[in-house]
Amino acid sequence: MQETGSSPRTGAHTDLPPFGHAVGFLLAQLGFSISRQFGGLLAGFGIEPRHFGLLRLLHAVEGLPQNVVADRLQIPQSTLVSLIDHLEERGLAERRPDPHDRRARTLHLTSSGAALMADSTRVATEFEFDVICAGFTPEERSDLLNCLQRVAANLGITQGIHPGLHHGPGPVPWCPPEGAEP
Amino acid sequence: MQETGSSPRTGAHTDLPPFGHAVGFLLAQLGFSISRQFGGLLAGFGIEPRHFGLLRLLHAVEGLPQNVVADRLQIPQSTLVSLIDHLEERGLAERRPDPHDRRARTLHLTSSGAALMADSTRVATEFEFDVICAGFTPEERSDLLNCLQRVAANLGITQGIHPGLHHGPGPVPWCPPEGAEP
DNA sequence: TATTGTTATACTCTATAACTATA
DNA sequence: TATAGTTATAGAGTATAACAATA
Repeated sequence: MQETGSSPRTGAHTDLPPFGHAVGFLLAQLGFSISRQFGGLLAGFGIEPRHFGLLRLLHAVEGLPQNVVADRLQIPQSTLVSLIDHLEERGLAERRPDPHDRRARTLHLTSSGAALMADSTRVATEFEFDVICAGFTPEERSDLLNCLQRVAANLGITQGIHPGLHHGPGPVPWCPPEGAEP
Repeated sequence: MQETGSSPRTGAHTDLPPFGHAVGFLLAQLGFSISRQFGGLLAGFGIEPRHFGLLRLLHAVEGLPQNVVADRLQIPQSTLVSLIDHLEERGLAERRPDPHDRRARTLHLTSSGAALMADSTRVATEFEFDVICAGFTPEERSDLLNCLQRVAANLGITQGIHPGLHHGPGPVPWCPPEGAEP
């Protein structure tokens, strides 16, 4: 199975740049993988991560008008509309008229929505401890958490703001798979 | 600052679920932020992360036909075509006829492409050490790297495979920004 | 008949801008 | 006049399927 002449060099996995050993590269890789896998878990609940983000906000603070919610999620109002439509169709959230402003509509979790939040939060917690941090002692996990928070500070991440996540089938890779074949 | 009646509860930032303290959440957040910022760095070179991934593969192993490259990147061949077109227009890569198979075309880095890889790799390394890992001792960084590799193993990430990355303007958030306002 | 690379096409998601109803 | 929510529209990006050349 050896080629001659102008055949491609083999052994790509050996001479790729040091990215595989870089914190930044690993973080990008892990972040995307986690988002994807978490999305897979949410699929069992009939929602996607973006809906989860909205539900989570509604769970935390109910009764906000849509424009405020859109502001907090840092998405355009028009995008929010379709998210709410989705949740409302599934009976997880609902719009109510704002008693103070007849233009506005406030957002609320239904009891189904609250139940879903409880269930999905449990699943997420299991994912955290049983998968992501499997084999970590509490101290190790705590140390890791600390390091990640330092990195977050280095990157200028305020608190819990982060932009987005995988939705569709899957975009183009950053880096060629190295471990695919011998 | 207390409301009555049907007004929204305030203090969202205090009663959001424990995700802000979760490794998984932080990793997702960091991964996305890093991808974005790295994308910003690449913009200075006139390419996007997906092109970087392709260039990186070509840099590692030159002369592969397109179908093999598409396989390695785990993208459809049709998607690869537009990526190559982009690189070829910029003189960073080129297609050559495959001497063994007249259907196939092999992919190669140009000297400009090689130069760009050298430059962008340097920038990426600076990003790694001066930003992401700023304030870390070599030991701390090494420990972090170890932890992240353990997490990667937990998630079933073989070696360097990871699916994708942010392209466009920006998708919908996972989680409502918590630190936005008091 | 199968395969390589390309093109054509449909689909998804996002964002901007028009539109309505209130304020 | 400005604002809340909605709808319409356009744009970017991906994936599937048809296609031409070659194996």
